Amino acid sequence: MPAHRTARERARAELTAEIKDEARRQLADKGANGLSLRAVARELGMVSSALYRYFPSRDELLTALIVDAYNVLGDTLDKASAGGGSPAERWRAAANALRTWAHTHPHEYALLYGTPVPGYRAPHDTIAPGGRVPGAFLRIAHDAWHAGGAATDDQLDETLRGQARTIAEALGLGDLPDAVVLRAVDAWTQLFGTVALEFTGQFANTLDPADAYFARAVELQLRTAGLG
Amino acid sequence: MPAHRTARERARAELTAEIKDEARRQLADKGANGLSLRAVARELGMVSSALYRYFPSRDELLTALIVDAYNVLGDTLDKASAGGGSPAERWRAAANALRTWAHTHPHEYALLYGTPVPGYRAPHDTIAPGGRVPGAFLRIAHDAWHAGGAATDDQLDETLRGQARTIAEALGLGDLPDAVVLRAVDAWTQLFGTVALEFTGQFANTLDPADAYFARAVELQLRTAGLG
DNA sequence: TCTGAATCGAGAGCGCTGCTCTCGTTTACA
DNA sequence: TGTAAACGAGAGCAGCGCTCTCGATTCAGA
Repeated sequence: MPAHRTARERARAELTAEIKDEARRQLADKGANGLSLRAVARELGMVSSALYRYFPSRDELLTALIVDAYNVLGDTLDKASAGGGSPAERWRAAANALRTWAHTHPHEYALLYGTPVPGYRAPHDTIAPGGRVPGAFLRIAHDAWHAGGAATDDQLDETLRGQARTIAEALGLGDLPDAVVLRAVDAWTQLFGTVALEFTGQFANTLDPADAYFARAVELQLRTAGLG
Repeated sequence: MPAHRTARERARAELTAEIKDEARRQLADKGANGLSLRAVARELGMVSSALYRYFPSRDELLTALIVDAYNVLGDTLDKASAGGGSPAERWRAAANALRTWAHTHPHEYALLYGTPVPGYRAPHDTIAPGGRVPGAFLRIAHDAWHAGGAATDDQLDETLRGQARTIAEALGLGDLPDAVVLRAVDAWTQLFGTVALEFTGQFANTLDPADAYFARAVELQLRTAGLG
């Protein structure tokens, strides 16, 4: 945050932050569907139309919240996986952190990974911060490969190779072999699937509570990613 | 559908179906968020309050649509996996059918597997039809085990064993060993994770288009489920 | 230091929503 | 045939996102 030249700029930055804070509070409380611009304005003691000086629409406010949430989740995973230990330990820690975050921030999680409403979501601003989440896991795989570099010789289609390169380079892990990237992605999809299924209630009456199954799933991810 | 005794009952059943049809049309068009009771009523040439004689609330209408969508998807998967061929071939067919359905029915898919809004979703009526989807895949694993019964001796926690039993029995596959059930569930979570990530746009700029990666993921599922 | 332009908050208003309540009519059943 | 239940129409309530206008404040250049 740079120092703001004029009082007006400072006030604007502060109010923008306050709006987001209040919106985040209501999001956590009522969910994205229950987030109302008028209610936010009311709580801040202003009139609803004034809010449009700061966010041009409800969707733009939500997009800002999405970006923030991705970053908070990204920080959480970075911190969880930064602790020492083997790559396997770090993956376990990050995976559990993801699941815990989803449980403690259900509405935020739903905002990030729930109803996509094709066409709406994925304004460009969200793609980069959204990539931090799988990125945290790929980075663990990267460190593991650097340390113990197991040889891999998967047969890979050209399309996949190219996509693996794109992923690795976007994360600054350009030296990671395609096969290792893809195996880590495989493990990430497993992790995501487990969390998403539990979270959307698909485990109700069967795998619920899912602690035991989640632990099992994480071990499978480790084998998939070659961290076992 | 039993024959209806009175004209009123017949009319009620017909109108209920017409409401659901129109609602389904709007859902497919505008998404769950854009589904409006008033618009449905308008399209049907009735006044909005009359609609409440048939569905007590918007959520109840959505729940009815959810149940229907689960059943349609369940039928689709059953049909896809009913074709002959090896278990592996059937799993591939069903997995592709799931992905295709998600692409051709994005709003329905989002309704089933998108934002859960903790507390709202999972009214009891949706649990059973929702189970048909993983059920279709577990059934393939069941048939494969019956045919070629590979021995499995995974070490399993008591909780997991119990949950595996619950799952198997709910699907009428009580003879399936716990380890086989859980491996099939593992594969299902992988499949679900892949579809969900692609669908929520998390593959944007990386694995998009995801056809090649999806094919790879399905092969991994086969190995996980022991159908390889 | 003064002035024109940009920025701001307040307020009224539009069209939409889910939902409730009342009222006159139609249908079903005893 | 009469009573009760079921029904559709209509008015209305409170809320929503968003737009537009208007007077006040603040900023920047002459």
